[in-house]
Amino acid sequence: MEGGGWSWEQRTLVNELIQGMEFAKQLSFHLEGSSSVENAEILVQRILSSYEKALLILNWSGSVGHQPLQAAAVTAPVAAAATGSGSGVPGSPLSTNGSPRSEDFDGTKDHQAPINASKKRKTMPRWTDQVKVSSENGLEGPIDDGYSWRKYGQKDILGAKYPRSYYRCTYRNTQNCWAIKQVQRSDEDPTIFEVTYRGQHSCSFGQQQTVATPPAASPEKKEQIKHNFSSSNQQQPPPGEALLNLQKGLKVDTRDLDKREAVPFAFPSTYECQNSNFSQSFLSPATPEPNYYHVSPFVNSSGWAQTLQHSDSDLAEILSAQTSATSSPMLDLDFQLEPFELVPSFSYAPGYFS
DNA sequence: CGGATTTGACCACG
DNA sequence: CGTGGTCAAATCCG
Repeated sequence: MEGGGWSWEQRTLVNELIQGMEFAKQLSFHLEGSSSVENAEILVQRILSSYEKALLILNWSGSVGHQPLQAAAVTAPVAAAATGSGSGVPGSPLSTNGSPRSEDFDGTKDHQAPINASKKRKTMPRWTDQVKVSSENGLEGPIDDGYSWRKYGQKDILGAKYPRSYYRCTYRNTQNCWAIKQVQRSDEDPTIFEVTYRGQHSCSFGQQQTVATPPAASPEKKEQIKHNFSSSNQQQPPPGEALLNLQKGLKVDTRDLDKREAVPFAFPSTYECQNSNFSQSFLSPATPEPNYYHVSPFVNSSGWAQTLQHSDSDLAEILSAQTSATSSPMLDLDFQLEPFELVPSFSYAPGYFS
C-alpha cells in the first residue's frame, strides 16, 4: 500500500504504465493537432517502450518468482534505483553506428581519437531528466541512479548559477561503456537538477548489482526482451540493457556552492508525486550521513518533464549513421515536450496497487 | 594502496 | 575568441 512499501518492480511498473498513458495522451493530442508524423511516431515508440518495460517487469517478477528485492535494504549508500526512469532512458535509440563491439575502439584518450570518439559522441542519444530533490533543510545531496559514475570534470557555465558536473561510466575503460551524464542544478529551483544522459550503457553491469535484482535474473531478462518492436529503436543493444536501463533512475548530484561535498544517497523508498497523495515515505534514517534527502524522481505525470534533444547536426549524423546501420525509423528527432503539454489532467487514484 | 574527486589547463567548436 | 567539454596531475578518502 504505502508507496514506500512497494517493491521496485511495482513502482517501476506503475511508472511505466503511467508513462505509457502519458505518451498516449500526448499522442492523441498530436494527432488532433497538426503535428508532424515524426512526433507521433516518437510517441508511439515511447508508448510501446513503456508498455514493453511494464510487461517485462511483470514477466520478470512472475517467472523469477517475485523477487522481494530488497536491494535498497541491502546496504550501500549507493543503493539502487527506484524508478524506471522510464522514458528517459531505454527508449533512446540508436546507439552509434552499429554496435559497440570492440572494433572501433582504441583505448586512446578522447582527445587523441577524435574521429571515432567524437563521432560516436555526437551520435549518442541524449536525453534529460529533471530530478527534484527535496531536502529537509535546504541542502541537497546527490542521488544515485544505480549506475556507477566517475566524475571527470566540473565547469562553471555561463549564466548559470551553479556549476555543471560531468560524469562518465565507471566502466568506460574496462568495458567500453561510453555512457556519460552531466548534472546541472537549476537556477531558479535549486532543488531541481537536470541530469542529461548521453549514450546508453553498454557495460554488462550497468549498475553493480546494487539493485536487488538477482544477478542471475537479469541476464535472463535480456534474452527475453531482446528486440521485438523495440528493434526499431535500438539496433543491437549491447546485451542486457533493457532491464538495467529500467532500473536506472535518477541521479542527482550536488556540489554545493561552497564546494560542499555531495553525499551519496541511499534511497529508494521514496516517491513523491506532486499531485497525489501517493507517497512520500521518507528516507529512512539509519544513515550516518549528515544529510539525507529525499528524492522524488521525475514522474512525468505530475509535471516533471523529461526531454529528448538533438541538434540539427546531430540529426544529420544520426541519419547517416542510421541508414548504414539499419533502416529503422528515426526515433528522436527533435522531440521536445513542452512542460505544459506534458502536464495532463491525469491524476491517479490512491489505491493503485493496494 | 587503489580508486574516486578536484581543479586548472587544454582542446574543439561555433 | 569565448564557451563548454575533457584531460590529467594532485589530492582526497576509505
